Formats: sequence, C-alpha cells, structure tokens
Amino acid sequence: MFHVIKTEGRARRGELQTVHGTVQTPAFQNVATCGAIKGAVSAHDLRDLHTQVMLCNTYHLHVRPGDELVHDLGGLHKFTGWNGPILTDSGGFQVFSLAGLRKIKEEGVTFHSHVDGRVIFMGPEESMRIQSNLGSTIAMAFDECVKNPAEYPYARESVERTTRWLKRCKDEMERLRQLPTTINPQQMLFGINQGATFDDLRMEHMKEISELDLDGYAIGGLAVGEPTEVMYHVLDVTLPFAPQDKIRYLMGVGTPGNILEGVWRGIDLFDCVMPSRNARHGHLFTHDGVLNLNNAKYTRDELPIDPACDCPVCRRYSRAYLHHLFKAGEMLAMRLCVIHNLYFYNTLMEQIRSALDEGRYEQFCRENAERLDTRI
RNA sequence: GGGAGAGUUCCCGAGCGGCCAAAGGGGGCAGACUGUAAAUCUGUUGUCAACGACUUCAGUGGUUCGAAUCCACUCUCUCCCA
Repeated sequence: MFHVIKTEGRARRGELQTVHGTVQTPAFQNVATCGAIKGAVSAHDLRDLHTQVMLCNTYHLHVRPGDELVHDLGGLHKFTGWNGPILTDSGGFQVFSLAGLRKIKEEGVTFHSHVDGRVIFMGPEESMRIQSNLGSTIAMAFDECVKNPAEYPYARESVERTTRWLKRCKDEMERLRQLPTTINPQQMLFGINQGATFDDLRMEHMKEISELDLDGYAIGGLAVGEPTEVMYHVLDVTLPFAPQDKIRYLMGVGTPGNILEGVWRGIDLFDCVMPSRNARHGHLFTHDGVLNLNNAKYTRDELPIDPACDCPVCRRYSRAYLHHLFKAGEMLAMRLCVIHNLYFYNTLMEQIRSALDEGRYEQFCRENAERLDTRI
C-alpha cells in the first residue's frame, strides 16, 4: 500500500495507494473537520487546488450530523462529494483540547458535547465504529494526546493506555471490516505515537506499536506548545524506530518551515488548520514569507497576494481588493484567502516532491525553511 | 411667537460635584492562531521631554478647595403648540 520511491538522507519520496486513489508523498492533508473546509471552500473547489487528501473529524461528525446518518447516506465520500482519499481523525485530540469537559478512564473518555452539552462516551471501539460508519479511507487510532510539558508519571501512564487502546482499535477495526454493512472493507488504520517530550517514552512507544503491523504510523502530541526545536528533537529520536516501509504522519503540523524540516527528518504526511484558519484571519503564506492583509500598508497594493503564485486568486485579485474585502467583512475575503493558502501548501508539497525526485531537497530545505515562516 | 428637550473624546453612547483622559459598543491600528468549541481571541486607540505633566466633554463667564457634571447668558439642533 505504501512504498518509498526515493530517499535523500532521511527524507522520503513515496506513494500511498488507497481505494480512493494514490497519494503522492510527502503530502499535506486539507482539514475539513465537519466535512467542509471552513471558509466556504467546497469539495469541487479542492480539485482545482491540487488537494490530495481531505481530513475530517470523528468526534465532530459523530456529534453532528451523526455517523449513522452518514452511513445511511452512503458514507463520507458520497455525503461530501469528495471522492479522493479521506482521513478521519479519531477524536483523540478532542480529549486533549476539550479538557475540562472530560473524564478519562481505561474503557474510554466521557466528554460533554461542545454543541449541546450532552454526555458522550468514546473509547477505542466507539471511535472505530464511528469511523467505519463514516467510511473514510484511513481511520486514526483513538489515542490520548498529552499536554506539554506533562508530568513524567502521567505521561507514561497515558502512553501505556494509548498502546492498550491501539490494540483494541486494531481488533475492532478487523471485526468491522468483515461486516456486510461496512462501507469501506479496505479501511486503513494508522497508529499514533505519544510520549510528550520524553525521549525514552517516545522511543519505547514507537518500538512497541511498530510491531502491530498497522497501515501507517503517526506522531501525535507535538506542536502543542513546546519549542520548535524540541519537536524536531522528538522526531529525530523517534522516527528511527518507525517501520521504514510504512507511511509516517506528523499530526497537526504545521508552518511551511515545520513541514520542510519534518520532511527532512523522514515525515511523509501532514495536516494542519493553519493555512485555512490563518487565511480566514487575513494571514497569507507566500514564497517570500507570511503577510497580514489587514495591515494598512496593503490599502493601495496592486500586487497579488504572492507574485510567484499562479492560484486562481493570485491570477485575478490584488492585495488592495482583498484588504478591502476584509475591512468590509465580506465573506469572499475568507473564501479567496483560504483558496490561496491551501493552494500554497498543496503546491509547496509538489515543490518538495520535485526537489526529492531531483535529489536537491537538502538545498531546497535550507533555502526555504526559515524564510517561508518569516513575517513580511 | 410660546413650550419641552439635547449638545461628551474618530462615530454612537454612558457619566450628572472629587475614585474621569472619561464605561460600553463601533471604527482605526497592531498582535496571536500548528490532529479547528476559532468568520475567533488579545492588546491598543487625546497630547507630550510619558510611573509625571498638559489640553479635552458646544462657547463665554461664574459658584466651589475641586466642574463633563451646578448657575447665567450665547450659539446650534430636535420635538410639541400657534
């Protein structure tokens, strides 16, 4: 299902074959938590934005409209109109981000819905059943994402629980794939490495889950407040213990610079809300760095967002116009900026793949990693 | 012509003797955002040689230790009756 085409140092150029199409890696998934990219960008828009994978969230879709409804309507692909690969996140991150509204036990987690406050229980089996109902291409294991810096004893306890949960996820997924009513009998399952910023926990955990022969391996619990150098260090110590022949996914990351550095350390897959969320707030990514279109200095700027970009927005609209749309509160401002940022991320991945294909990734990374994250 | 009411910092709008450079909105300026409780959140918004000083609450003059707040007159606006 996954194979590495070429390597440069630890960086990998690869391909992931799925029932919904082949993903060229390194790849960036576009986040559509509730089944839609926030900012009024539709599934058919994504085809023009070089999107490869859409990411949706188990917890959010379970709360609304309900995974059984989605199942009855034919699954997430039919429901959203996106027929490419879809990865569903397990809801594990919500255990972390909805802290205060939750209670964690061995069986699973009790949440309060952020929508209507009702009590929701989710454990490994529930998460797998929901993701099976959604019929995504790739399901993520139900994990516990621990906040940094965590107390060591708690981090260890949490990692051990995450491993036990992973085994339960695997068993349940195997059972669900056999059911006659299942939408995607070839649904893949990725495990998630945890361990906060403790080298020994990270390494031990990765070794342990590597033996489970999963379809892919994710690194979770990073970019949650720790310094960037710490995140890179965790990748450096953890990835050597991940299977070489399986795809590796760095969850929730990140800035363009983070992605370049992640690829350099051996990551194949990313996702992040940053391009879409920041776009809605007027922050745009360009080949020269990051700019804030709300700034007064763009009032009369006739250049496109990024003169080096050929996205549908940069081909047609000026910074001055988009600045005006933001000031006027027009929703078109968000839509156009989300389109640009996603296109920027997706085509950045294409540039990364080309650099790997041509054996010049190290240079590409060195020239761009810092500059792309700099404010202009 | 007679009667009633109102004029506050960029705008709207609180304040009605000291804790007022003046609540709260809006607007402006800037910042944050990393498996999305996020079209959100935060800071700032009279001037200056700036832990202090100075000029502001229509204008002028007064009362008071002290006035955006009280009094007198002037100007402007709104409403009602002729």
